Amino acid sequence: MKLATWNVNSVRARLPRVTAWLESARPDVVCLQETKVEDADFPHEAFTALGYTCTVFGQRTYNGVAIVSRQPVVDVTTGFGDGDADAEARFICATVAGIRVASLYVPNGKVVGDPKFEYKLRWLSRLQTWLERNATPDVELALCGDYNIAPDDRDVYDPDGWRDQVLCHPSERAAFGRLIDWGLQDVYRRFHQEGGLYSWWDYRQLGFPKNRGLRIDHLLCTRKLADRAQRASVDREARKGKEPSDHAPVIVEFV
DNA sequence: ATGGTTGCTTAGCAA
Repeated sequence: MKLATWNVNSVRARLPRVTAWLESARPDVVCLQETKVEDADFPHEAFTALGYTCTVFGQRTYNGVAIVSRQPVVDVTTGFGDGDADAEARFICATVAGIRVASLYVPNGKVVGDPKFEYKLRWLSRLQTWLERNATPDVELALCGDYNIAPDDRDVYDPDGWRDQVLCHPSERAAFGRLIDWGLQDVYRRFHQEGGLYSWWDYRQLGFPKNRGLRIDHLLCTRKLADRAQRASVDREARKGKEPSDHAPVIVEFV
């Protein structure tokens, strides 16, 4: 069971890259973020042609998440269902092969102190509440997505330059820590303790060639599921070449 | 040095 997460930065602009990657990597499930398309316009045909079905929660221009799967998907929910009037499409959850899988796109936050940063912290708090109300640590659950959080300094190419900045601020790292404390495991980190391993590189100033990146895309799994993990990787090849996303896929393989 | 790159939508925002 090969499970991946990938912020594609527009599924329509990235479609040739995404389909080529599905053909070469052949994951069972991929959680996509920043699809940037309304559900009615999602390019389902390109995926069905490869044997995948897409379960989508999108919106025009911004955000948008999807679960792309080779196996049937059931029990789909979108948003947190917490009564908040939030209209941003950032969370979808479904069951695939007996595993509860979520694709999530945490707000970027823009800059510490900005209202968007407060929204990010609120959103993370709502995610925590969703988790406490809708799951227990003894089920097989994977929260996959672009967290827009580098959990610690090993996940940052220039920790001092990023100190207390958005994506690295102690308040968002604490929110990430609460997910871990609840009973989720950062499975990629379990397999790779060293620094310098990233999932996102800025398009600007040769970020990727210089490996000036951050590890902000994560698959957080309950212990019961994490115990089945065999390996984890970042597919840096998908960040190379013509018109890439600024993120690379992160992959975990389970028995 | 307050830049730089990309996508969506078409000049400005978000990342």
